[in-house]
Amino acid sequence: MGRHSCCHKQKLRKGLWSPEEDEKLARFIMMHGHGCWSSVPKLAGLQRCGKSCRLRWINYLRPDLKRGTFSEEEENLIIELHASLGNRWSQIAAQLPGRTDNEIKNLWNSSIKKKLMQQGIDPNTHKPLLQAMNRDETLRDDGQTPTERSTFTIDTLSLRTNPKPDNPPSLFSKFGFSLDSNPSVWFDASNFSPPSLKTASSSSSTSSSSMPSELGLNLKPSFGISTWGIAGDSQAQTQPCDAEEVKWSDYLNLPFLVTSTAQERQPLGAAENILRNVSSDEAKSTTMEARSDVYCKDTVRLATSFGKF
DNA sequence: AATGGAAACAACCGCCTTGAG
DNA sequence: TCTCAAGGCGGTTGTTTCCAT
Repeated sequence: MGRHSCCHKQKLRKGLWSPEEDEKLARFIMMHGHGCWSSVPKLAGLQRCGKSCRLRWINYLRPDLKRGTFSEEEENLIIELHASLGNRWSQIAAQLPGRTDNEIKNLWNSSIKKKLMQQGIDPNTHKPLLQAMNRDETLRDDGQTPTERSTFTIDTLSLRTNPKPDNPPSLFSKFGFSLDSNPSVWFDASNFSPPSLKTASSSSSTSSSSMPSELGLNLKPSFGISTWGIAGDSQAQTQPCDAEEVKWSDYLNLPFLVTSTAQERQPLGAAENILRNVSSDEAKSTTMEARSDVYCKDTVRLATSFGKF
């Protein structure tokens, strides 16, 4: 396919996104949802291809992104999931609310991989390097998939020696919003409690799925940015937002938390549980369907909700 | 203060899958 | 059944930031 068809038609911008472009895209999706991505740039007034817009939204602008450094629990979960799933980053990301496949992939390639190597563990097979090398010799042509590879458990891993509770403010707030309702749910990685794992580090942690069943997510537009006015709704935008605390869950029916609620339905006591689901085509498609559906519905709901501010 | 390498992050490329016509 | 557009994903590259010297 090469370059996307939409990119052939006209000169389109490439490279880093400017704040103005971010604002245009975020505003458009908040108001209208993305619908057909290929039509988004045109409707939003962007000189980008739809695919680029999609990526920018998913990896950077989406309001449910956690951002900030990964916790030790998250890293260990990634390692365990990678042992089961291989480089299926999207499936791994599905188990880490607020994290994107790109983010996880980058973390893996830039950090975790090296840490594992330093500990003498082959990042591909999750086995001790020597053993993995020998195994490579014997299994070179056996066609095993990553999911078939490893039963190695990372009992002794504790990769992060000094995790920094470093969670920068969301891009969402960058454009005049602050999501200050329940930070433990929304953005505060320090309160993120991934499912319990069979790892040394997590065995002592109080890991439980801490996602509350009710999420009082308040979206407060601070509107320092006047350009957020659209569709002649500037009056609504300038309304003081403290007067009425808006609960996202009321508007959105727990929109961004499908991943987390799915997690609750399917407690991740062990990565095998995930693998069991993922290995089933039916469950796989269900997961994917749910995920894609989430974002689509979420943006539509956000758009709907946005008018209330 | 300058600089070079490493690490982290953002975005693009190209392939695959899917669904509509 | 075939074709094509669009979405999704993983690999890779380019850019920026950090840090040691």
